[in-house]
Amino acid sequence: MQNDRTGESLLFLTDEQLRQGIEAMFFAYRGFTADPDRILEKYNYGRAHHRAMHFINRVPGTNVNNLLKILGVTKQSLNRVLRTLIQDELVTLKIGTKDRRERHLYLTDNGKSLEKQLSTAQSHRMREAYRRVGPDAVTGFKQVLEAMMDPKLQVTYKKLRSS
Amino acid sequence: MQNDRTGESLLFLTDEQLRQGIEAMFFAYRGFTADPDRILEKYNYGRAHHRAMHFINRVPGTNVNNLLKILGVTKQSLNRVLRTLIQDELVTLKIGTKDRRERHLYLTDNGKSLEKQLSTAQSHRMREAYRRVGPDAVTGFKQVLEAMMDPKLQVTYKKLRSS
DNA sequence: ATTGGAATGTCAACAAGACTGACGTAAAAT
DNA sequence: ATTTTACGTCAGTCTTGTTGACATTCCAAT
Repeated sequence: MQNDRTGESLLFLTDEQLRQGIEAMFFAYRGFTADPDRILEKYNYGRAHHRAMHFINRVPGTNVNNLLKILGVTKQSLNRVLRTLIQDELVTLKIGTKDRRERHLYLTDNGKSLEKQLSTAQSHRMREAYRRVGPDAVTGFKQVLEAMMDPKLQVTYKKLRSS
Repeated sequence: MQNDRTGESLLFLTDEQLRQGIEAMFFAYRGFTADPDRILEKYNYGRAHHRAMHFINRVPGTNVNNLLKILGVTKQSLNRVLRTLIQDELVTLKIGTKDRRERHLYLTDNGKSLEKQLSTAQSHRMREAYRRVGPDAVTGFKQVLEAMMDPKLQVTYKKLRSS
């Protein structure tokens, strides 16, 4: 084996390295969702509710189509979730003034409160992880994740950052 | 705001930083599973089948209990998946010689072939991501993921590394 | 040798959350 | 006036998870 950059690069991209990354993603995602899941269970909600609330909080007044693009599910699937959230008064609809076909979505005070609970729990674990590994590792973490996204989602992700 | 280490540390752990990490995980996981999902669809399998095959390949001869711990599902849920994989001759059982209650699991040649297809597709995306961001970012990526795991899963993850 | 418990399998029932397909309504755009 | 868009909804299906109950096998301890 050569001891130049090519050699290092090949060594760096071994199957073992890749497989470790795959398994790390799998196990970490379990941890990532574990804390919110426990809270959601108490309210008889699921991850789908959490995701919807997260992005309605993130983009207040978003319409349904935009939310569908972010979440990557069908309107029927989202609609089921939204219906319960609206019934339970965690989310409100406002009919668009400019385009009256559009429904703009907002969290109610109750919705904001639950969303805060969920994001606090999820952030807490991430904060601890960040704290343990330091800023440079966090930068790398985000770079790899961003590079793994589908191009369209990468655009969506960046738009959220700058909004 | 103070301009000392405490200040930097606080700035580093802003809600914005944490939320970006959360959203990056969400979007990246979609990319992470997208390619294998497309392949699985052709064979009428799902992610559960992929995960089972991945770890049977990773730990050949594992018994069911061990696999359950790794996957974090109920035996009934795993059993349904294993049954179809065994019927389709992608996985074989061997009854333990030392403890004849235990079923040791192995991929057949067909199983190995499909697993290879799936892991190749999944690795390809990760390889591209790694290549784009470089070795240091990859180190940070794994560090953060490992720090986010539940302690028990972290142990499991490390055991897999050294086996 | 019998008994308790562990490992495994299996049946039934259920729920969340994804999907497709079809249809309806309202409103904007052409 | 017609077409397209945005949204909702009904119906049915699939995967993957859950609980609970029960049977079998078999090791290990009394």
